[in-house]
Formats: sequence, structure tokens, C-alpha cells
Amino acid sequence: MVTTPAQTTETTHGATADGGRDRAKRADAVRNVEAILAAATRVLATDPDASINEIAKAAGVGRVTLYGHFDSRATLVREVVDRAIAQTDEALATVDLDGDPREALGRLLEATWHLTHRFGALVVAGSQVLPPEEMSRAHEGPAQRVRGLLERGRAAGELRDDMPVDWQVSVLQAILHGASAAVHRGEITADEAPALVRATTLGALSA
Amino acid sequence: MVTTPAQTTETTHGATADGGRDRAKRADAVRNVEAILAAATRVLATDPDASINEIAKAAGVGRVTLYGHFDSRATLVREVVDRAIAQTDEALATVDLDGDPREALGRLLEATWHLTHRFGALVVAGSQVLPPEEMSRAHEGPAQRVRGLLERGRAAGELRDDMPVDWQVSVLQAILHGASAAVHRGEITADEAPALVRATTLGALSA
DNA sequence: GATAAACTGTACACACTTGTTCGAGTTAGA
DNA sequence: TCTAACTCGAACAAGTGTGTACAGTTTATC
Repeated sequence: MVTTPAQTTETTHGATADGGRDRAKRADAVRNVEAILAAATRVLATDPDASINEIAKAAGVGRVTLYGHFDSRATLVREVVDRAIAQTDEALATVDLDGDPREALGRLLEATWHLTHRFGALVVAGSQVLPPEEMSRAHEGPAQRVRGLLERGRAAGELRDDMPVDWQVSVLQAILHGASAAVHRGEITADEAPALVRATTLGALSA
Repeated sequence: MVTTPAQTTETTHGATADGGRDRAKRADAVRNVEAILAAATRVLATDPDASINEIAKAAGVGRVTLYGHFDSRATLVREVVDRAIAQTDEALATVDLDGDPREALGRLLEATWHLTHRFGALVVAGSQVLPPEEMSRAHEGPAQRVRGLLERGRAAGELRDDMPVDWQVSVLQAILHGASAAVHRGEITADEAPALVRATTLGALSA
């Protein structure tokens, strides 16, 4: 699902606020917004300090065009982080978390791995421009899903319950990010990563 | 062991290169160099983008004084990272890695945990200004120690050997950094961290 | 006590980034 | 076809950070 930014302020070269226009946004404008968001996601995932100029170039648009769609770098980063979290939540929503907790955890990890690898350092970029509560709130949906499954596994005696569940969520995230970093360093391949993440995480969390 | 920077270029206010002076560095200069290195370590461990100004203030010296001892921000960061790695290697050298591999791993993790928590994002700061090979080389000593122990545990059948040993080294590092981040977020305390790290890592790596 | 080493605040130059303005050209959609 | 939406390069302003120069002050060591 593609979300486009709500432009609530007038842009500098006369483009009106959404509320004031007689018709929907032009097709090339819609395409450019999507190109900017995709480029920002890609670039910020590996370099959270990337400039507006670098993002605009990666998107194939001018800086003024980017500013025509996003009020500031912070606005763009917020939009990109929100989209990533929404896509994560949406992808996790399709994962079957019923049945055996350990098998469900394996399925969850498979889905989550791809998202973590794709979004990488985006969280760092977000942390630099967004307040901590906003970042925390953004993460709550996906984290709650994971926590719910871990609670079920602990209650069933399949996952260890001698450590805080929030710590277990952190471990899961740490292993996922570590796998992404290892792929970037060339130590493992992206194909090998899911199985390694699954085996390692299940080993760490199993009763 | 304190290492001081080798000043191979003349500084702006006439201080000569080490080779050219008739006597050792003054005591207050030695003290300032140590203050700068300690401040840089502390500041960069939590904010890898910290400016020269922030580091100088934290060290209680002027910016020009800092530039008197270090040619550039990159030079300072390199020195700080090298010191951290040397201190890590030195601390690990005192850990008894003989006997039962799992127990030895527990002792290694206890020592490593403190270092990881202390140095935190220093690695990020280093990665931003140093070439990848240099960062890799810097890590080789400590990583080799860990790898050696893991190989021994694998050969003894105590640690799982169905995954690459370099991946296991990455997992160990990921869990350590994850624990440090969890302490910073207030999810666990620094006192709880060692036991959690030990239990989780042994779970993840045990046969 | 003398003197060189060391420190410091101020100022400057340069580079980069963010955000804005302008005027001209292009494009999409009615 | 017409026109408003949209794009864009150039230029500008402001801010930040890095690194250098200067001149005066302070400190340590012989």
C-alpha cells in the first residue's frame, strides 16, 4: 500500500494545498513522490546521514522538486520510517502465528529477516530526526506481534522463560541486524541468512 | 597502557615534531592528550557524529589545543579506536580460555560485555572515517581470540558446528551490542546484562 | 628567574547542508 | 489546444563543522 504525504502547506512555486485543488495530483507528481520515497528508503538504509541532495539524485529529481513534495528532510525521514513500519506490520500480519510456537517463530523470522535487511540503518536515520517516543510508538505494532508469540511459546513451555520477554525481543532484533551486517560484509550470503537466523534464534530462545 | 599520538607534522604554534625536541613532552601536555582521548572515547561511544568542538569541551581543552595534539578529527578517531581495540585485546588476554569451552566462553563474555558497553558506538564512528580494511584489521586480534575458543568448543562437540564459525562470532557481537542498547533504553540494568548475555549466547551456540 | 612549551579565544577561509526564491521550460489532463 | 500543475538549475541566505593563523597568556622545567 503506497502512502503519499499530505501536503498541508503551500509549496513555493504555487502548487496549492491538497484541500484547495480542483483535481487530484498529476500522474508525474505521484510517480515522483514514490520515486523519492523509494530512493530515500534505499539510501538511508545504508547511510542514515545521507543529504537531501544525495536522495534527490538517487530519486532522479531536482532538489526543488523534492522540497515541493516534502517540507523538510525531517518530514521525508518521518514519512519513510512510517512507511517502513507500516510495511513491516503488514508483512507480519500475513504470517501465520498459530500452531506450534517454535514453527511460528521460524515463519516470523523468515518474513522479518527480509524487512530488516531491506530497512537496515533506517532506524538510525529516524532516531536522529524523530523524538524517542515517536520512534518507540512506531515500533510498537511489530514488537507487540513478536512479544505475543514469545509469550505463547513461554506459556507452552517451548521457549525459555528465565529471562525477560523484552530482552528476548531485543535478542531477536540484534540477531536480525547482525545478519544483515554480516551479509553486507560478505561473511554470509543473503540466501544463507534466513536459515542461520532461524537456527540461531531458536537456539537462543528455546527452553 | 596509555598510547600517545605520534606527532609527525609541525603544529601551528611552533610545537615541533617529537624527533626535533630536546626534551620530552611537558606534563600538562601529556595530561591533556589523555583527557582528550578519554573524552573522545566517552563522547563517541554514544554519539559517533560528535564534533571536534563537543569533544574538546568534554575534555576541558580549547579546540586549538586539540588540533595541537591531533592533526584532524579522523586522526583522533583512529587513535581512539586503536586504543579501544588494544584495551579490548589486553583485557581478553587475561581471560582464562582453558578448560571447559562453555565455561571459558562464559568468562570471555563477562569481560567482553563490559568493553562493548563502554565502547558502544565507537565502532560506528570509526567506520565513518576509516577504510573498511583498517577497521577489519583492528578487530582481528579480539575476533581471533573468540574464534579460537569457538573452534575448540566445536571440536569438543560442546558448541554447534552446523553453521559458519564467523557467523557465530557475529552473533556473539550482535548480542553484546544488543544488550548495551537495551541497557541504554532502560529495558535491563547493567547488572543484569552479563548473565542474560551469557545465557542467551550459550543457548544460541551450544550443540 | 628565564625561557620555551603549551594553551587559548578570536577570527578567518572553505566546504557542505538545509531551505527558499525566481524565472523559464515541460508535461499532463480537461 | 490551452492552461495549470509540475519540474528544474541557478542563486541566495543561514548555519554548522573542519582546519588554520595569530597574538597574547600561562605553565612547566631547567
